[in-house]
Amino acid sequence: MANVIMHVDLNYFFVRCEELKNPKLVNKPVMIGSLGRAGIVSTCSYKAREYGVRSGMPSYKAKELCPSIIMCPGDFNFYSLMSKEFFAYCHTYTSKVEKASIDECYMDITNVIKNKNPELFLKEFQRKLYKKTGLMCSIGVGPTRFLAKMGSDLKKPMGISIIRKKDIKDKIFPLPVNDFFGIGKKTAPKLKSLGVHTIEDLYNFINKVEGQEYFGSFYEYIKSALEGTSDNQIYLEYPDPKSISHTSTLMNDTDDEDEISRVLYLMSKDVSEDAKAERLKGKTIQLILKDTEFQTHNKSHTLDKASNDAEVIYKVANSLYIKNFLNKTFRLVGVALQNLVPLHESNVQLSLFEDAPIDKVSDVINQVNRKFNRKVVDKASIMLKEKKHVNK
DNA sequence: TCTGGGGTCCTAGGACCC
DNA sequence: TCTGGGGTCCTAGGACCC
Repeated sequence: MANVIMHVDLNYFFVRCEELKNPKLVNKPVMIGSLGRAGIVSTCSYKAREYGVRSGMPSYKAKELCPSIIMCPGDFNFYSLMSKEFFAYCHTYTSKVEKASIDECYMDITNVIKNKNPELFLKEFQRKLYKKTGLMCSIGVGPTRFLAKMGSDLKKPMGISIIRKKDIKDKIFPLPVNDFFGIGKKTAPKLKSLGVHTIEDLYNFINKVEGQEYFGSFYEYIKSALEGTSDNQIYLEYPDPKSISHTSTLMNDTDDEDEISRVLYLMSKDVSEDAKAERLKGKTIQLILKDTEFQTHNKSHTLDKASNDAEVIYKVANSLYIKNFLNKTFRLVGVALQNLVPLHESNVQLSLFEDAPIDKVSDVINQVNRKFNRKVVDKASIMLKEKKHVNK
């Protein structure tokens, strides 16, 4: 028997959490996001959507469209708690639950749904979730992950869509091509200029040589997705991260070397802390910059051996900056650690190469920083800057 | 309209080794 | 001295998703 995959998507999750904290917000235009220079709408309520507010939109634009909109800065500790309740609830049905993000998951309900009326079961799933947690969700069910995911997007809020193989033509083919998971705002216009407007057009396109050449390795995925034969597995193991990064949009665009170096130091510290918390080290350090035209520029350097030390990360990132981008103006700077290896693997190397002292020094700095928070980091970066000037 | 911050995956060229 | 082909790693950039 074919697998039955279910995709559960929590409706306007962050705002719903705010409503649960403060019921007065229900039915009001509410958004999560800040009003800073680079503030954007993270999520918004359905009332706000009536005014044209959308996620990803600059906050000031949301304010223009809906002057009475209520802005919440975001309470991620609370969201994370609610998310845990959601996943705990899903686990009362089956252990085959795959967390896809903070507010969505895939479940294999093949055995759960046996001998049951699917519609009634799914309604019950929604009703009980609402009763227990106050959260609302849309559900998609199908023989593959793709069809389940497409289904949960069809009706919101509290939608239920079952998409069997035979429903693909009726329910998926009429959708605009940009609704296909993996085709975004760059590819969609290109496809439209080739006469590909709907998912049906997409399917016809990839069945021509021209379409296969256009998509390269993505072709196989599109074909299997639209024929209902793509991936139908649930992945229980949470994969190790492939990279750890922190970026920050500056208060103002700047070409000031000291300012950029200072932020690079802070970002390096954040990356280092995250890597240590995950017990990972990385071999490749990447400098991330975004210029005033919104072009991103990356430079990376691979070390002989992995590190998660803030000073090492900072020194590499900063020297990449000095070497390549001095006197250029940027709006965002950041650092990423890539090529990650577990700590225990890099420990083997450590005994071979013996650079323990630098790790010990940074551990001490870390402990101090954890106690005294960011102010100390700022102090450390100032000290570092002074040292740099002396060295010049 | 004018665009955050965290990620993943893919491509493609060049270096280097065998 | 000029030369193949395969494999792997490094690097830069782009597209996409939540």
